Amino acid sequence: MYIHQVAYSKPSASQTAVTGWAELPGCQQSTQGYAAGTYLFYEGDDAAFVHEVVTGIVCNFRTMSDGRRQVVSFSYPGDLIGLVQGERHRFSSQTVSPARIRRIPKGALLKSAAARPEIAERLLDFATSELAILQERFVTLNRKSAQERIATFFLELVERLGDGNKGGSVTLTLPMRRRDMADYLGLSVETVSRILTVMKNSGVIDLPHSSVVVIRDIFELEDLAECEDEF
Amino acid sequence: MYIHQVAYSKPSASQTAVTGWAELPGCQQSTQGYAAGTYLFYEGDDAAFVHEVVTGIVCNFRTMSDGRRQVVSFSYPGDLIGLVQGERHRFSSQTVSPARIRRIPKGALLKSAAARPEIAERLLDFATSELAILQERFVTLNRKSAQERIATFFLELVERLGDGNKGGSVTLTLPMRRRDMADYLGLSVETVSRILTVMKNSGVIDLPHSSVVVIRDIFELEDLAECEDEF
DNA sequence: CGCCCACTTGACGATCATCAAGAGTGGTGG
DNA sequence: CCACCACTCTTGATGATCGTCAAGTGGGCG
Repeated sequence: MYIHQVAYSKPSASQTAVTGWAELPGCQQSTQGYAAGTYLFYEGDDAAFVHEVVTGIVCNFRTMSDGRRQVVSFSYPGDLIGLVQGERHRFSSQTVSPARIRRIPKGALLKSAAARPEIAERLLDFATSELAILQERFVTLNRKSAQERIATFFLELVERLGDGNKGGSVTLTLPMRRRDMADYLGLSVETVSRILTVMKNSGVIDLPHSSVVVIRDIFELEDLAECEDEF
Repeated sequence: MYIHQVAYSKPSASQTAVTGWAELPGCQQSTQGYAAGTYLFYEGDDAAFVHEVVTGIVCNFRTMSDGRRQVVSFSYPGDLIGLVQGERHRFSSQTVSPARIRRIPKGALLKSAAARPEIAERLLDFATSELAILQERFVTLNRKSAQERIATFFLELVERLGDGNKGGSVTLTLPMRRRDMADYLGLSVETVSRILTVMKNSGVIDLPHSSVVVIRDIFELEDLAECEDEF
């Protein structure tokens, strides 16, 4: 029930203007640093603040009663987390790397939106973009094979973390652990590991380190991801 | 990339006030009737109108290049479809039953929002609720077994179509075909059919007709759906 | 240096998709 | 009114994918 930007490329392209909520009245101008693994809030917590990621990566997830966990999204610098409609957060939010976070009082944000149409429009744009991203992700993950999911995920990461080097090989430093990836993609940790080995053996990627992925041929990766090319 | 209400109970409870966009300037006061199977728009179409479902059920889906189809949501009376951020629809929308639809010019809707904060707030509320519903659905479908998905889906339908009869047995008339259900739940048609037979044989439901489901014990169905009870 | 934790690899089984055929349903026309 | 046809739904058999359990391997940090 919160709003945040997820790792996905095309629909989020129009959101580069989303950063800069800091000038809003009542907003902390300073940011706060967190160690990796810190919870920003738990499912059920009072949703008094919207969080803006300044640096680092945040993992937003829901844990089921039987222990199954679903990562709904990762949030990257510039993303907002926790703009929920109700009183309480419906998901937990935890940093996966050291992060700097700006906390924006939700009440002040909504008051600004009521007073200034351009703020309201910006929030609505953000929400509809979020929706598009989630819908896209839905299509992606509900029908794709394990390999297609992982290929899609790497393309997302390239969009969000990439150094702009689009041709030839791209080096990705994975900020999250296998468990987070697996829970994001709806797979088991073992399957993620296995698929990575398969992709390495087939020459699509290289794994000089468990947290470093070298994409040898990004076009081949796009083929593996399927149906990402139709935009 | 459009906004609509999906079949889900808890987060959408606060949205009963969503109907009544008809009084907006520029909005057609009249509705238009469509036969079952009519496309409201196709993926890639210009998103000039937001559609409000007055009666009937609408299926919103995306088709992949290789034919795999993912139903993102079903829209029920009172739901909005197609409030997208960009210029074009990202999904196709098709009636699954005879329907009456009100078409609202998107430009007029956004202009109203800019002029009247309460309209903007309503739209934002709608969008964030939509987000919550999709996130919830995400958690639900990415980790659940076939039977859990179908049980969850029936509970959604009871919420949206139910006659308020919550105790004992409930009779559902399924407005969509097996293929739509399967594509919504990420299953094959055959699996849906098989699971229905299993649930019938175990006494949870009865199937007097292929499109009529009698839920014998809704609490047992809730047990089958899992992890819906934690709210 | 050694422990701990994440990651990898292997073996096996369960779930579900696919292919194929048969049964039920609705609609149309003779 | 019945018969035919097209379509949906059901059921069966088989296999592939992926999860689970279990045992290793390797890197990071004290």
